[in-house]
Amino acid sequence: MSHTLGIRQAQKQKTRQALLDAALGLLEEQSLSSLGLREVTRAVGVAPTAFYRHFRSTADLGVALVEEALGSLHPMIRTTVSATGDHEERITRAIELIARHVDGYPAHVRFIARERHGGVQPVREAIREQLARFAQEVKDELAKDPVSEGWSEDDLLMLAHLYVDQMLITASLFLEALEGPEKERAQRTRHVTQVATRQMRLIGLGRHHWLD
Amino acid sequence: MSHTLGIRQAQKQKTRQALLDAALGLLEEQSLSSLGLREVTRAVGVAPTAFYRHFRSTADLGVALVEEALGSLHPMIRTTVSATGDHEERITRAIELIARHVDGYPAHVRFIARERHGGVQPVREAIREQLARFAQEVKDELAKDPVSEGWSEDDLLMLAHLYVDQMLITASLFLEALEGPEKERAQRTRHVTQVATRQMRLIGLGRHHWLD
DNA sequence: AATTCCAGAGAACAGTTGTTAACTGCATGG
DNA sequence: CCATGCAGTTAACAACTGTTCTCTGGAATT
Repeated sequence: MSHTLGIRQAQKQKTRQALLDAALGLLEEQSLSSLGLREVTRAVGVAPTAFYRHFRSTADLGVALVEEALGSLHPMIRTTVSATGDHEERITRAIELIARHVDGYPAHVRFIARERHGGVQPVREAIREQLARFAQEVKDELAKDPVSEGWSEDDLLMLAHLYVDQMLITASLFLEALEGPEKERAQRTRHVTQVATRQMRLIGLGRHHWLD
Repeated sequence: MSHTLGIRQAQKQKTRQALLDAALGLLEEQSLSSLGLREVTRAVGVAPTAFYRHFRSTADLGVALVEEALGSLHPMIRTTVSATGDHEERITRAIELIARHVDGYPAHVRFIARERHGGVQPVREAIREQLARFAQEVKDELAKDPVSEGWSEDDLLMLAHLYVDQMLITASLFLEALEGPEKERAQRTRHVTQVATRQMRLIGLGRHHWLD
């Protein structure tokens, strides 16, 4: 499928990735709408004009970052939500997955949380689309569960959205714990895990009694 | 309590409010971290240096905006969550309140949603504090409900946070409906109302079966 | 081997930014 | 009534921004 691309293309991809990485780093302390193109190129060590070879604008770069942050997450979501094991186990597994992801890609998580309602319309739109895809996929997995028998499509989707939003909130709380002083980190992480678990448990309860 | 303040102080408050209003307007299309002080003063029609008479920086102004947007909301929250009437009624009432508030103060709602995870630390902190107060207040009201008998303090607070986050999500969805093309507005608003109602209903179900 | 292509460099542009200093005029308090 | 205080003005600063045009060196194509 993928043929080795020439030296030329390879180098281009490398600079492009360097721009994305530098931008992601700079975005830890500001929003995309205040990110300057010169700022990014300076951090990479290339001329400002080189930016245009890869992106039309910083908004365009932001859209690419959305793809990088969320694009590869779909299979992970599917397998996690897919019904294997006890109910309680599934909740534990999902929350641990979130914690692990935040730990591994904190800058990506922050970027999504920040720009979901941020000041750059195309980026908001890109995030909205990805999250809608997530919700659709969660819905598909929920539908396979015997518990969902008798549920309308609409109700499955509303539950899926509830789950997706809950995941994002939890991720953002883990991030806050991660960024706080190291002394409190372990305790705060444990606290977030505990609260999120119980919230999921409560939603699960509501789910089981939905058709009463 | 409040004595009429002199012409001097009155005029100062007036420009201060003008700065806040102008900033809120400008923040509809960008994030606080990219808001320039000159931009704000220009919009008001006052010299850039006048800004310093009121705020140390735009971040400082942001904190003031948080107070303006959320400070006066506490009594409203309390009376809405307070247990009067049927369960279903309460949900309808709460969601209608949110819809009405978004309709009346869209810019404030957008500002909070945007800056909650935005790029300006003091503002994030200010929002976090206000939302924690909301959660505490919701918890206090929940505790009064007979349904909460036998609940631990921790569980009440985790449910309160779930409600608060849910309110914010719903508010932000109403806002999106409001900003979309006018043709779809009514339908999207109805759809948001319906989904949010059912999500609240599901959470309420989980709440009732929590102690099983 | 000769030619084309193109990622990145370099220089220059008009316009913007936050912050400083010294000022002016008017409401205020003695 | 006169002296003080202070909200807002004016002017100037160095630093920064996005965008344009021109150029260069080496990979890609023929």
